[in-house]
Amino acid sequence: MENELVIKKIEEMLNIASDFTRLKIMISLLDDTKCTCTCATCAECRHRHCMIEKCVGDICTEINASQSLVSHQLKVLKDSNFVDSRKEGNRVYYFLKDGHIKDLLRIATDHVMEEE
Amino acid sequence: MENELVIKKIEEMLNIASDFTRLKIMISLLDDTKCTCTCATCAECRHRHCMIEKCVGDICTEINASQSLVSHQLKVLKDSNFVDSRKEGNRVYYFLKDGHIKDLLRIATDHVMEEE
DNA sequence: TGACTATATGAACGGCCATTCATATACTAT
DNA sequence: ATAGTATATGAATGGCCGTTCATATAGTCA
Repeated sequence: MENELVIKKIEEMLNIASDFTRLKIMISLLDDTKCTCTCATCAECRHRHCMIEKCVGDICTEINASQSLVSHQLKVLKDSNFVDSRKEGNRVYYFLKDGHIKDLLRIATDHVMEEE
Repeated sequence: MENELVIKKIEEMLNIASDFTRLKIMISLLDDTKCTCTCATCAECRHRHCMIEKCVGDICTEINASQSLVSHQLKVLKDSNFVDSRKEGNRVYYFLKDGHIKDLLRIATDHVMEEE
């Protein structure tokens, strides 16, 4: 990929990540519980077994935001491949889509914690 | 630190990072050359010996942006602790301030490269 | 079918901020 | 001192986007 294009894509990615509401949503979908299973499936699992899924309503409650706002931002996150969703009856369950987001959040957290 | 505050600070950090001009500046200050020295100083060095410093004019040329724009954005980056500077005569040399930015950029790059 | 719940979506508004232009400051050299 | 070079900064503006309000869609249950 060309250099400028890579930077452009990084910009887009970080733009999506750098919003208070979206951060709260993603962090609410983040499970820091470590998976200790050593089977091949777990090792390969794209979600690394640290994924949590939550329906829209629960996310609204947890981050204390309106249903409309959460739905809008979930769409943004989904369009940008940060999350994916699964439908079950009335409800739609969302979950983080890959490990990079977790790494990103971890590094960002390290950074802000380090400055006293 | 309280949870909401941490998220707020992550938001601020990512907001700074998620701009095309600022990304180009930071990446121009990034040196991927690995330091192979094993001395104690190198091991401890906050900059990890992968730091490059460049004066404002050179950054302008390299990223093809106006002096005013680069100066403005360098100030933003400095106020946010992403970079620091050193004065030498007429010139002011800027450099990345810590390793988290490099990690952040690396992860973001991995993420955008992976999607096809 | 109709009432209810869960989620999605379109339109509109307001605020933030990246960029530019003009100018100021600071240092160098003659 | 004066001219020239390097960098910083203030003001102004135009565009983007986060949020809200209103409403639509989709599924459940009786």
